[in-house]
Amino acid sequence: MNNKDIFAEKLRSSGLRPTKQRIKICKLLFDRKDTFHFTINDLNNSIKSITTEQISLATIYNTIHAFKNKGYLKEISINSDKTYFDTNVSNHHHFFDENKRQLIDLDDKHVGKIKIKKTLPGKKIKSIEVLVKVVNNS
Amino acid sequence: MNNKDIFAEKLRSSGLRPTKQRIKICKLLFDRKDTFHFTINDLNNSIKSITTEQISLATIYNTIHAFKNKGYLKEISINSDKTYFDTNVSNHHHFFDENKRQLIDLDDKHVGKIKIKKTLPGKKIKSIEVLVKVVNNS
DNA sequence: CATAAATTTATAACGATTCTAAAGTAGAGT
DNA sequence: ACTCTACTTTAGAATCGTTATAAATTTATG
Ligand SMILES: [Mn+2]
Ligand SMILES: [Mn+2]
Ligand SMILES: [Zn+2]
Ligand SMILES: [Zn+2]
Repeated sequence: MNNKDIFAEKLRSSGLRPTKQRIKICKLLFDRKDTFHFTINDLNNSIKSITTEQISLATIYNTIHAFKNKGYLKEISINSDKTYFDTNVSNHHHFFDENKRQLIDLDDKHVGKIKIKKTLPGKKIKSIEVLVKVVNNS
Repeated sequence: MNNKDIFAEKLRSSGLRPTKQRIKICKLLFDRKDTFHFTINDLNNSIKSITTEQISLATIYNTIHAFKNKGYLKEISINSDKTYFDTNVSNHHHFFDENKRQLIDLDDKHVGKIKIKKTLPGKKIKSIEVLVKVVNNS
């Protein structure tokens, strides 16, 4: 079974029809060794650079939101002009390089155990994210 | 010396002319016991509710950016449609209530000491922020 | 093939933020 | 107090990432 069929199967089993647009985006996002961070604009540029048959921007947004809702992508909380997504959906943290405007993974094991010693009545914790902003040394 | 003069003096000593718009915003932001979080829209509404002589939206943006650059306000890193500001400029962390879309302070002492065990060559740490997303219990 | 539901698409709309350029104001010097 | 200049305010336009719309196309199913 080739990649196309694997992705098609995965999409189908998630209740998403395996269109050629979605499979192309799957290949770009998930058919690689390492996870990575991207913006919609990054992705749009990647698509344009590898193919002649382009995908409409609306479809890119639709697809990324669908993948995020299915848990295949994570949206990173960073106050920026653009939204960042992450193909690494495990619990982990980030450096944000303010010069390159780029996210870098910070594994759970690189961050001391975080214990929140305060509770909010009627609320439960959904996630705990650490963002370490870095800038050039000089 | 009344509040107006105190704020005027503070503005002047920061290299900002104490205009009536800036002093009005100072009173709203800093003339209170507790620090708080707000968006530009929140602030605009507050201004409209306490006074008849309104301040143009452009001036509100200008002023908030000036105050932030002078270190009187902090911008909170949260991926939202709007930018959140904080009159608490000390090192601290946040809960973000996803139902109310509201920030709540999380004191340094309520978060276990954070030790980042990874370094990036040529980069230095500018800030470490913990964001704890919470939702309603039910 | 027939049909219904899902998807894609181009384009419009939206909304937060920034830009522009003209009018107004504050502080320094005279 | 008058002048000058730099700073500030302002309304409105522009920008730009994102979302909504509605028509055309594609997919899944019988
Ligand atoms: Mn920002
Ligand atoms: Mn968002
Ligand atoms: Zn990551
Ligand atoms: Zn705070």
